[in-house]
Amino acid sequence: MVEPTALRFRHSRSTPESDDIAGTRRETPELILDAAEAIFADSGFDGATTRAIAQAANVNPALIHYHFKSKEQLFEAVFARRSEEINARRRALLAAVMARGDEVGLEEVFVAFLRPTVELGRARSGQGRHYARIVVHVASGTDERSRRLTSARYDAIARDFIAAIENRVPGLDREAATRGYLNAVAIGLSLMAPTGRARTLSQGACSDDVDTLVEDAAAFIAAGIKALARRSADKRGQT
Amino acid sequence: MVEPTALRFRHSRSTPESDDIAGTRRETPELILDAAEAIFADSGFDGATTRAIAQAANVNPALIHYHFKSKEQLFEAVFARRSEEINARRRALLAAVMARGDEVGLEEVFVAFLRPTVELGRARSGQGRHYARIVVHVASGTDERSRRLTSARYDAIARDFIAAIENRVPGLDREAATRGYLNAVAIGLSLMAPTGRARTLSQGACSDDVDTLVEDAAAFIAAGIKALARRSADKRGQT
DNA sequence: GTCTATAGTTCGATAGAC
DNA sequence: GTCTATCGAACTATAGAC
Repeated sequence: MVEPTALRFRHSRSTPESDDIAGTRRETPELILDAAEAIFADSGFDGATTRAIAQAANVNPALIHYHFKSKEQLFEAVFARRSEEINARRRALLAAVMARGDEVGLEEVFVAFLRPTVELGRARSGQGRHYARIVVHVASGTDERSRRLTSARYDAIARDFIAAIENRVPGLDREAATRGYLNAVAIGLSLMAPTGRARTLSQGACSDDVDTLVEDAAAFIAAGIKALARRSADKRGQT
Repeated sequence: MVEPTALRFRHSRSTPESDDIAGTRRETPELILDAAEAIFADSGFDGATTRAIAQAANVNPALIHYHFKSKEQLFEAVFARRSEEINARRRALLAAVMARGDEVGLEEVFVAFLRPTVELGRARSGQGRHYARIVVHVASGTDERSRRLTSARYDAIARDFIAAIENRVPGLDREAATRGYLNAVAIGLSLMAPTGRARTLSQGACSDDVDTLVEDAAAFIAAGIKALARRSADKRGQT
């Protein structure tokens, strides 16, 4: 028993326009994307429901299917929107680093790689913060959807960064560069999602400052890759 | 429309005993745990259904609730069984490394940490291989269940390894040791789940050999931690 | 574009016979 | 300990009025 002719949704006449931001009413697809991003982040694809998303967006449940056809395609739209944003920032930062030539080291390459994601994931507020938990899920998943989305959105940027690594460490073989890159991805992902583990294990000794996180991680990864370079050089020397 | 009095389950008279292994009939709870491990790995907690698990176990659906009370408690049992096995192996390997005193380096600590999980995740066959994908999910999740299970099963071993790291790198501060450990976890997780990404990005140049994976990763991590040690020493020197 | 109403499944869980 | 039968609740998706 629902109260008759209840006007619960945003375009109903005379409802308070809580979706206005600075006088700009946002469009329904965008409202749905934002709500979906938060709900998918909290619950995962299977745990999330289109009903919960519609409720969070303050939108009629049927509009999700009108605008996005299916839950599956909604998820893909959520994933695509933010990953393109991140990779655009990464590309710009990487280009700036590479333009400066040999004066900057390998560390700076990983700062360019990590900063956009860590900033997004560690933001105090804002929509992007939710995406961090989604990408952690997708990037480490082995199901068909995860593999497809990861490949579609991150293969190109991966090749760019692997090339940059090889450029900064002359003679590095393809295997070491790839492994180094994948280790950077793994560390980056672990910094994005606030599992609270650093705080628990260090009893509060771990910094949450984005600059410190990024620079320490970049130094860690750069040193690791140089160790891989030495190992494969040694291996070649033995034969 | 089900065929009348179909004898579809394992304890029905005169069914072929395909669950016998070397003449030992395995118990129902164990059959359920094994099936659940595979299904949860493929589909995640929310994507898995108790019906699918029962079918894979060749067991009546009601028995899941009889033996494990709920889907939730079944998942926890699956997680606990294998994590205890892994951590027992890690503890034994770590003790052997530490007993050898200063003659072995930091790398060996991470070989002890990584080998049990990478071997499990990369096994050609066997049950354990499924657990790898489950732990990747749980360790990177931010939901209440993931945090609780990770803390319950991995806090103790984490403290042991952080202590070992501090033992091998004199003067290393707590923050660097914790970050180094968490980076080792991140890299270890990325090696456990076969996302196929190394093969894709390196066009087949990446080895799948467990020894190579473990030793390269251990060298990478050890070098990264030494870089963190230098950084915090520099920072202290500045003040 | 938005909404109501609902079809058509599928889910976790349990009662009660054996 | 095993099985049948089923409950009640939730789900995605759509048809059709406005």
